Amino acid sequence: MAGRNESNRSITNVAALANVSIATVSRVLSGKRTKDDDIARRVRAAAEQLNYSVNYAASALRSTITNTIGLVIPSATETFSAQLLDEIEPTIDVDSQQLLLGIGPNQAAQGERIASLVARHVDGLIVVPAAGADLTEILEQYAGTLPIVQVGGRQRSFHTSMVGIDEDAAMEMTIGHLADQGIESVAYMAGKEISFESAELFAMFHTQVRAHHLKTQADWNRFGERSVQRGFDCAMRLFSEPLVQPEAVVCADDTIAFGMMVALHALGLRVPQDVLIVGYNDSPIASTTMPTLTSVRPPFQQIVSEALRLIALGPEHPAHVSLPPQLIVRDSTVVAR
Amino acid sequence: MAGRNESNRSITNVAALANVSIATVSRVLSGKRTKDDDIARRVRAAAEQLNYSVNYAASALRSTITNTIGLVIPSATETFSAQLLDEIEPTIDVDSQQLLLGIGPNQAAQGERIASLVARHVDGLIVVPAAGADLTEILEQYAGTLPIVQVGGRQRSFHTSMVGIDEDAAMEMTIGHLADQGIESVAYMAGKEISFESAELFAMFHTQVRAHHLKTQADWNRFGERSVQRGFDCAMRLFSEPLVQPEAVVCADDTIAFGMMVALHALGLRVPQDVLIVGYNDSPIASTTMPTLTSVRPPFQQIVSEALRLIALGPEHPAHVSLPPQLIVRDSTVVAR
DNA sequence: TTGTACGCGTTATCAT
DNA sequence: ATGATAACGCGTACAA
Repeated sequence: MAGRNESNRSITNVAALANVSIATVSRVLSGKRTKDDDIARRVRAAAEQLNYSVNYAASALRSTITNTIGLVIPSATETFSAQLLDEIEPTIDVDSQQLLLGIGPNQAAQGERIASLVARHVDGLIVVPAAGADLTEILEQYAGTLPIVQVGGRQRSFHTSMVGIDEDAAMEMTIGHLADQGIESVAYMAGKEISFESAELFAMFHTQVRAHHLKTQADWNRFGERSVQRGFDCAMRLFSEPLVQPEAVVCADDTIAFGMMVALHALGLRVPQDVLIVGYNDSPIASTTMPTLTSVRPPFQQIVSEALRLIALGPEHPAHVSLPPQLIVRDSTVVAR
Repeated sequence: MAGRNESNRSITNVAALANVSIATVSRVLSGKRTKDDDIARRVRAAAEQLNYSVNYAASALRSTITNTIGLVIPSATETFSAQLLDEIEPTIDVDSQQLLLGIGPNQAAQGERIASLVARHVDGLIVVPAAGADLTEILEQYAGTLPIVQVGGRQRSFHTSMVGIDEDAAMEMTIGHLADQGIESVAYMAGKEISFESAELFAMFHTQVRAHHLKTQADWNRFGERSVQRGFDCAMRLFSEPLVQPEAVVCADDTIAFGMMVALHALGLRVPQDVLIVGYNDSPIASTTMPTLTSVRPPFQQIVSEALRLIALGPEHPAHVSLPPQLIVRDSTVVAR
């Protein structure tokens, strides 16, 4: 009671209490000592008794391992990043690592965050690029120093790792599922034209439509932004006049799909009896629309475990991984027979 | 080229290049030296030339200031936490501080995250308690060691700071706005009954209803969960039979409001012509519903700056702050005249 | 005001 | 396998 109240908290005290050297304590607690003999138990008991936990600053200073993972996302209100966050944090934490978060809505801001995190000597860096951001140059700058994993996006560097979604598989599942429902024509609401990703997906859509002997029309399928308003407007354009109309619509985002459903409802068309709708991202709204929305769910869990595996591998062995998503079938594509 | 490639990165090299001692470099770069003479400029130039940045581990080890803020939230997919994240990260970053994120969906998980962050010696801790979690005991354990700010929630400890929303003001603005629109009766869809918060809000609702000479009925107002389904069900119950119906409904969450709007649309009732709807949280869906939803917006910016201010004050002076929210008026409560 | 020298708590190295 | 000791990079008390 007379002494300081925090002086317990050093490895020296644990060593003294366990009657071993500080080196042994360090080795036991960091798992660099295989045996589980009396000494090991004594050390662990002493550590627990003193409520000791390593000083990460000191540890990092000596070993250059900080037990931190850096994550850079464009925004937490974007559902993909939010779901990734919820998946990644508990996974990291069991390893007694910690998550250092950077948020940057555009290329410049993301570059700053990346630089900050690198300066912090994070053990690995996971980056979800903002829409339209090209981080290749920035990332390559650090690629030799620490393992970097880019999640999604398009730019590919052979010096950084990349974990993406197998969009080919996604499109195949989606169109295949619609064909199974007996529809014969389908439209596609693509993302923004400037993005190379959108163009690639657009091509995949047509490939799959042909493969399943479905019909589509050039004037049905447009590029545009991922918003409710856009979906609403497109549905109004497509379905308000008595032209030839698609029996199903695939959307590049759940928000677009949601907007379409609102418009269809207003027009007196029923989902899925009159039109089938598929979304993308399996955001929280997908299960709350009425009817509930069939959507492509990114494989968050696999993305996270792959990213962490690649980081554990170190910066010397960058790899590019494509993971198949899951099609969550809900009411918007299932017609009762 | 023959030497190591990272040996630039120490204060010693900067000192050598600027022809001063490491102590001077330290003082200049940490701002503990007021003058801006030739020496200061030489040091800064040298630091920039070598692309030097302090080693936070070494700095933390020496000074016990880690330049990190810990944040614990229940989930990133919850809109309140997500919006808080988007607001807090850029604010922290300008101070060259970093955000250490912990996610815990319940009391036990949050306790673990808090302990981890404290072990990391974060300079301050901001906690958004999970629904129903009582973190008082856990937080008080560390309250003497570091500044802690609880955001929202109910438990109050005089050893930790607290930043909350002035719900009284929120309810006053909401009911006042509805009264201004000329309505005479209003219903309230409260949160879960077990939460003391919900009960308090329920009471405030009645106080404000009386203050504005409006009518309400006991069987209109129910406690329940914050979900789309709940809103849908309640609207069906309230409006499908030809009973006396409220002219406006105040909801404890945007999701409830959204569910109600879907149900009202299905019943052929128009918002706002037949029923006025107000939500809470100003989540992203509020601006995408049709019509757009009037909603109470938590003062994220003030919450963040208050929390950081209280952290800067240190653990000795805990304070409890209540901040007035903003009523974002949209189409769901504005009747054209 | 500036420089010297020590110590923060840990891990790595080198004997034993 | 274990113990003694150096070294990691920085901030600051102290001397100049």
